[in-house]
Amino acid sequence: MALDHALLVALSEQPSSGLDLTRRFARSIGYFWPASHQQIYKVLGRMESEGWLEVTEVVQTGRPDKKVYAVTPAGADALAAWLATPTGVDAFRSEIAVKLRGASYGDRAAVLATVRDLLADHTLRLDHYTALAKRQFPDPGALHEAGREHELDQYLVLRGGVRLEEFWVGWLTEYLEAHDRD
Amino acid sequence: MALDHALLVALSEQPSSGLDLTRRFARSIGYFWPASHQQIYKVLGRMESEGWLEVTEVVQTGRPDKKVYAVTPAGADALAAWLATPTGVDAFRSEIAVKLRGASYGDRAAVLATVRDLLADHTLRLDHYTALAKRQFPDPGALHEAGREHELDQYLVLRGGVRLEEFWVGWLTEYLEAHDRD
DNA sequence: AGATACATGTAAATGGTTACATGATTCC
DNA sequence: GGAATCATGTAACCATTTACATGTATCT
Repeated sequence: MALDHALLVALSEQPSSGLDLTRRFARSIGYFWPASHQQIYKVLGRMESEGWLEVTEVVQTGRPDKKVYAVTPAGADALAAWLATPTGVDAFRSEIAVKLRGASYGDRAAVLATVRDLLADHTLRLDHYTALAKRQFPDPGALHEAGREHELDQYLVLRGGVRLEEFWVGWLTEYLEAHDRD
Repeated sequence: MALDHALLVALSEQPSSGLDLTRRFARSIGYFWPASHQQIYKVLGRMESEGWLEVTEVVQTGRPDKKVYAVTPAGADALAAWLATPTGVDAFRSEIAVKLRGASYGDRAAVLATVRDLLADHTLRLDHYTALAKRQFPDPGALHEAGREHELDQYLVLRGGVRLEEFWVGWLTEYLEAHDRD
């Protein structure tokens, strides 16, 4: 897949310009598929030339004009086809895991300091996502009503974000407790 | 970083040929930094020409000869320098997360089937890593003795693997329960 | 005039995946 | 002779990162 289908999902929710998309993406799907604006513009261009997107030049007053991208029927077909193909287990690449494993071959205090910083980061993120979930979805049980499937999906992906941060906070805490005891 | 430093950690533990390394890596550090044999051979060649590794041709009887790679002092320095540099939060890329978020734009039943397959996979992995931890580290408390830091690190990274699989099993289960109720 | 936000890109380099390739040796 | 395991790669492609580039409009 790569970025293409992630952008199709975002643009299916809401047609956008490159910059709008970059921003919205960073706060939603981009949490599970990070992308820079450079990369997003490139993929938008490619998808347009493939006929998956159509562009509308929007003239603005008080700011530069922009191009708004929307998913075409061909783009919707491509997205649906991709959603129907099975996916294997996601690869997971973690630089800090390699450092934890290799700490004996360098300055352990430096690795511990990095872990402390990361734990602070992830704790902040966890708080942030927990608050966001409570604000955006105060009554998750109600999302099971007919017609609210897409909201339910958004909620469940946010739950994944919360769970992922819980994983990090839990693991890094366990690491620090084990090593600070020495 | 990339693969380079992950291989330096693995070769610091034990000098190896490309094939040995590929296999050992897949069952340890490669869990947090996957790599194919093609990629590993390429990086080994690069690191050798940079002076981070030295090669010994080992003549074998009954099987083809092999090249055994070991970390040089320059390689050890490079590893130590990398361990001392701070690392930001690891990027996380998940194809299934994008599919969960986009399920409304395709065949939801197909996405649910994929999730069920993944849940089975991750459940197996969780069992596997839990059993491995129990077998390799029957008494984790004893790893706090002096001189066992590297074993403690290995244990704690394995704990990360267990926790990551728990994350997946927990999240995918929550997803299925939320959607199967409909 | 300078800082900031909006808006869209290009180019080069790095890293990783996929497909293909080759040869030795052992076991059946 | 054919399959399996050991052993080491090359080449082409694709995706991502990093550095650089340009111009508009608003606000102070």
